[in-house]
Amino acid sequence: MNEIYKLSGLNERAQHLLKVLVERYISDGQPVGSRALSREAGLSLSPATIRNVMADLEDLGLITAPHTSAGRMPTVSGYRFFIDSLLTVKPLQNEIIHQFQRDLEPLDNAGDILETASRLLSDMTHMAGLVTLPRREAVTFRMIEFLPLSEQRILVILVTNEQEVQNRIIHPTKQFSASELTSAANYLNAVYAGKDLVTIRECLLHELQQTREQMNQEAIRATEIADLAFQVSGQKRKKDFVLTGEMNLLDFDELASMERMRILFSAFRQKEDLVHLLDRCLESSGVKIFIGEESGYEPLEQCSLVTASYAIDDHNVGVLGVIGPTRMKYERVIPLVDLTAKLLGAALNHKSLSPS
Amino acid sequence: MNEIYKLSGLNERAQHLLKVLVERYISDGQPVGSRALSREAGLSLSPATIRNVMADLEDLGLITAPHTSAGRMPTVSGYRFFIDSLLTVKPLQNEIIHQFQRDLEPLDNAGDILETASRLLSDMTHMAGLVTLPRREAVTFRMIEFLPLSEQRILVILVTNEQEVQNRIIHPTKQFSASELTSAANYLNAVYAGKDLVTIRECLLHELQQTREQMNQEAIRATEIADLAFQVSGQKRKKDFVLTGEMNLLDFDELASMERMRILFSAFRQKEDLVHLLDRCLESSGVKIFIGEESGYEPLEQCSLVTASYAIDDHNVGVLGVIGPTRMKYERVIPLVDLTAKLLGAALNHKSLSPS
DNA sequence: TTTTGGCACTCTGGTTGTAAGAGTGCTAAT
DNA sequence: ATTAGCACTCTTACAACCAGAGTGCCAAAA
Repeated sequence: MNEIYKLSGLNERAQHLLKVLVERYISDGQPVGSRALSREAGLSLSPATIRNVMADLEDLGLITAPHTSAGRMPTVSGYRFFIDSLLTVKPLQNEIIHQFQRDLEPLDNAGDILETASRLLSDMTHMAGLVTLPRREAVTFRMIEFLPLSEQRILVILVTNEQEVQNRIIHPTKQFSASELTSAANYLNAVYAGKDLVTIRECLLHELQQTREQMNQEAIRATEIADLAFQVSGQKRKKDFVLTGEMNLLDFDELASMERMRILFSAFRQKEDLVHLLDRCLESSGVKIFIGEESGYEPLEQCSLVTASYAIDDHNVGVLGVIGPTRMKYERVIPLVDLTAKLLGAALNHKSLSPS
Repeated sequence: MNEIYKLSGLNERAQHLLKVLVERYISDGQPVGSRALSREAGLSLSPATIRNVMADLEDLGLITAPHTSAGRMPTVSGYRFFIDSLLTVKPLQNEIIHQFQRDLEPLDNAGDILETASRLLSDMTHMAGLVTLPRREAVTFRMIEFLPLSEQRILVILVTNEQEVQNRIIHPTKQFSASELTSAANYLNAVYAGKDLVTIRECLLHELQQTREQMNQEAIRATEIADLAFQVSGQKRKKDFVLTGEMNLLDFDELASMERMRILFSAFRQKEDLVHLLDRCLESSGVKIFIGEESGYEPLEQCSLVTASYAIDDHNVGVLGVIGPTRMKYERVIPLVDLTAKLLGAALNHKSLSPS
C-alpha cells in the first residue's frame, strides 16, 4: 500500500486528512496530532489509523513534526499540494465587492487608486498589502503644456492616461518666449498624443541627434524643450510600489521574533529583490502564490506572497498582492487578491473611458 | 544635610553623580549600581558613599530602582533635570551640516523637502522622524491656470509658494469656453496673487453670496469656477505629517515588546492625538522635549519626543521632531532636530527667494 | 561630620530535577 | 485493514537552589 502511495499519489482518504490537517493548522498554529485529527476529520477512524496515514504523508514530505512528540504541520510541499488540489475558495460576499467598488470608484488619480487598493488589501486580510506602480511603458502621453513662471523657470504640465497629471519645473539654458512655448506644446501634442512615454523619449533622442536641417525651426525648438521635460520624467521614479499594513505583520506570532521583523522590514526598504520577484508575476494573469522559501527570497522565508497582475486595456501593467505568514487563510486571501486586481484594473481603465 | 538637599536643590557632587548615572544608563540600558558609579564618576569615593547620595537622589524622586537589589535608573524628573541643567550638547560636525544641506538644497518641491527632512532625522538618529505639513494658512497663492481637458473636465493648475504646484480636475456643471477660462484665470491671478488659500476661500464664499449685480460678468464667472477649484483644495488634506523610520524603533529592546509596538504603531495611524500634541509645539520656537508620560499621551509612555518648529518668513508654520525611547542620546538628538528645523525652513524659504 | 568597611538581607537569573501531558512508533490482536 | 496497548520521547511547567549584584544600615575611621 505504502508503495502505491508513492507511485500514484495519495488516495482519497489521505488527501482528505491532509486537507483537514492543513486547515486545522492554519486556524490554530499548533502542530496537529493524531487524536485531534481523528476527532476533526469526521471519518470515524481511530488515532492509531490516523497515525499510519500521517507517517505516510510525512514520508512523502507533505507534513513534518517539529519534534518526536508533537503533532504534524504542513511543509511547503504540503501547502503547495493543499493549495493546488484541495483548496476550496470561499466566494466573496457581494457586500465586500460593493465596498471595494465604493472605495475605488470615486478616486480620480492613479496615485490614490493604487494607495487605496493596497489599503483595501491590507485591511481586509490584516496582512501587508502591496501594489506596484504601472509599468512606465503603460503611461501614454495625452498632452503637454508649458507655463512660464519666471525668466528661467518653466512649469511643465504633463497629462497622461487621460487623467493623470504630472508637474515639473525645468530650467532651460536658452530663452523661450511665450509664443514659442505655446507652439512647442501644440507641436508636441499633435505629434505624440497617444504614444507612451518610453517611446517618446526614444523618438526625442533620435531626433536630437539627427541633422537639424531636415526639420523646421519650430520642431527643433519644440524638441529641445521637450527633451528637457521628458528627461526629468524619465529619471528614477521615486518609488516602485505602494506598501501598506506592514505593521499588521506584527500581530502574527510566528513572525513576531523581533529579528525576523527587522529583516523583513529592511527588505521592504531594500526593494530591489522584491521588485524583481514581483516583476516575474507580471507576464501572466491570474493569482500566483509563493509559499515560504518558494519565492527564493530569504527575508520572506516564513511568509507567503499571494499576487495577481492588473491590466489596463487588456495589458498587464502592474502587480499587486499580499504578504503574510505562510499560515494564512488562503481560501479567503486568494479571491480578495483576485478581486482587487480586477477592480484596480477597472478603476484605472474607467477613467480613460468615461469622462465623468 | 538631607534637609538642605530638599530645600535648596542638589549640591555639586550629587548633580555630577546624577549626570554620570544618567549618561551611563543611557548608553547601557542597565540600572547602574553604586560600584559602577564610583568607578565611573572619577571622584574617588567609595561605593558606600555613593550609596548615600543615591539614596538622597531617590528621595528626591530623581532616580529609582526597579527592585531592591538592582542599580538605579533615572525617573522622568531625573531625565528632566538632566536635560534642563546638566546636559552638555555636542556641537555637530560641519560634515553633517553640509550633508543635510546637500540633501535638502537640490529638491524643488515641498513634498520632497519634507520627506527628506524626515528621513534625515530618522536616519541620523536611528529613531522615528516626523515632520508636519506646513499650516494651510502659510500656503500663499501665486497663480492659477485652467486647462480644458474635455467638455466637462477642466484641469486646474494651482501654483503656490512660488514653487509648489497642485493639480485637480473639476467638473463644472455650467459650460466654460476657452476664452472664459483664460480671462477667469487672469482675473484671479490679478486679484488674489500673494494671498493665502484660507483667506482666498473666505473671500470667494463672501463674494458668491453677495448680490451679483455689483460685479461685472467676468468676475462672476471667475468666482464661480474659482470656487470649485479652491473648494477641492480646501477639503481634507490627505495626511497631517510625514513619518519615517518607524521601523527603527524595533531595534530598541525597551520598546520591543510586541504589545508596545502595536500600540505605538496604531497610534501613528490614529494621528489625531499626535497632531494635537505637535500643534502645541507650533507656537514658540526652539527645541522642546517631552519625556515619557510628560506628553500626556499614553502610547508614548516609554518614549521621548524631541521637537522643534520650523519657519517660513519668520512665521512658524510646522513642527518636526523625533520619537524614540526615553533612553536616547539627547546631547546628539537635540542639535540634530534643531539643525533640521533651521535647514528645513531655509530650504522652503529659499525656493521663494531665489529663482534657481 | 563625613567617609568608609563590613555585614546581613533581598531580589534576579540561571541551572537542575521532577512530574505531567501530549504524541509518536511499533506490535500484536481483532 | 484497523485498532488497542504500551513503551518511549520530547516539551513544558514548576519548584528548589545557588551565585551574583546591589542595597541599607551601623559602627569604626578619618
